[in-house]
Amino acid sequence: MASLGELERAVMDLLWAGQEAATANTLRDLLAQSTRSPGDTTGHEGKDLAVTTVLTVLSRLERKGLVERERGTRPHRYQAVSSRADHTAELMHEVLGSAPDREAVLARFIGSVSATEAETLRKLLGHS
Amino acid sequence: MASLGELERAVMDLLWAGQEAATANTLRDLLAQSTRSPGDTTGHEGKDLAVTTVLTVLSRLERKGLVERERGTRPHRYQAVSSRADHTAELMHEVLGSAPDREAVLARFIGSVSATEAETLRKLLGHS
DNA sequence: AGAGTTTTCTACATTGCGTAGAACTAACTT
DNA sequence: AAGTTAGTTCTACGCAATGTAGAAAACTCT
Repeated sequence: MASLGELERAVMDLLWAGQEAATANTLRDLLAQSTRSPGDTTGHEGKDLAVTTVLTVLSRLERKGLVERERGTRPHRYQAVSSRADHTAELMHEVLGSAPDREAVLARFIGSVSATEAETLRKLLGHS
Repeated sequence: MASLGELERAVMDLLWAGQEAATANTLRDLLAQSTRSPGDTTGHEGKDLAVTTVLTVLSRLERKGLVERERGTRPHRYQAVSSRADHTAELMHEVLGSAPDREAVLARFIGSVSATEAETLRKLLGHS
């Protein structure tokens, strides 16, 4: 269970970007902006979604376990359950685990990693 | 563009497992077996799919670029375009690339890798 | 040409996602 | 406390992907 739709993804990106828990309305506004070109006074081009739409998406994300909400406060506040890095790493593990020959997969994976990333990995793994 | 359905996945697994290019009928039979419990003479439980179903799935996989077919021979023969390891590694890269903070992702990823795998990775990366 | 085999076309059900109105609920005002 | 307002849940629709397969077309063999 992994893939996100376009809008779901956009919402998660916002939640991951801001550290504070956000309300549906805030997110709705941010979504409107993020799609609008910089200096676009003309009006739209920015996805002006209905708040209910954002709420629906948030509910689905909650069901998927990606988002958590504070039900106490009235405008519920939503936040990502785990950081984007954590979530992405988890996904990578999921993908890796989907193959029986993990070693082979890792070999290919490393094979096509950039030099910079290889360096990062070496550091992370510590000296051999 | 990545995710596969359950059946699509099952077919790919078969293609990846066998090195020979297979025909739709062969795959149909293999699919029937793979779902049947070992020693199940009772009859079904094994997905007895219509060949057309398998063909449809194969076409879709071909459209997705995962499968290649020899059109020359009459029962067309199908095979995976790339090995499972290659494909999986590619997917991992795709996932990794979906985040702006790749370094951070790699850090988390490495953090939750098994000792054995860490060792494999060190070897693959060579000494620093 | 006819029969059998294989492939393509067409189609339908189900599910996930984008999208939002309608209805319900909690909060704010006076 | 009743009315108004803001926020949340329900219900629903359209579209695309997927599982599934019959009908029709194309190919092969004799």
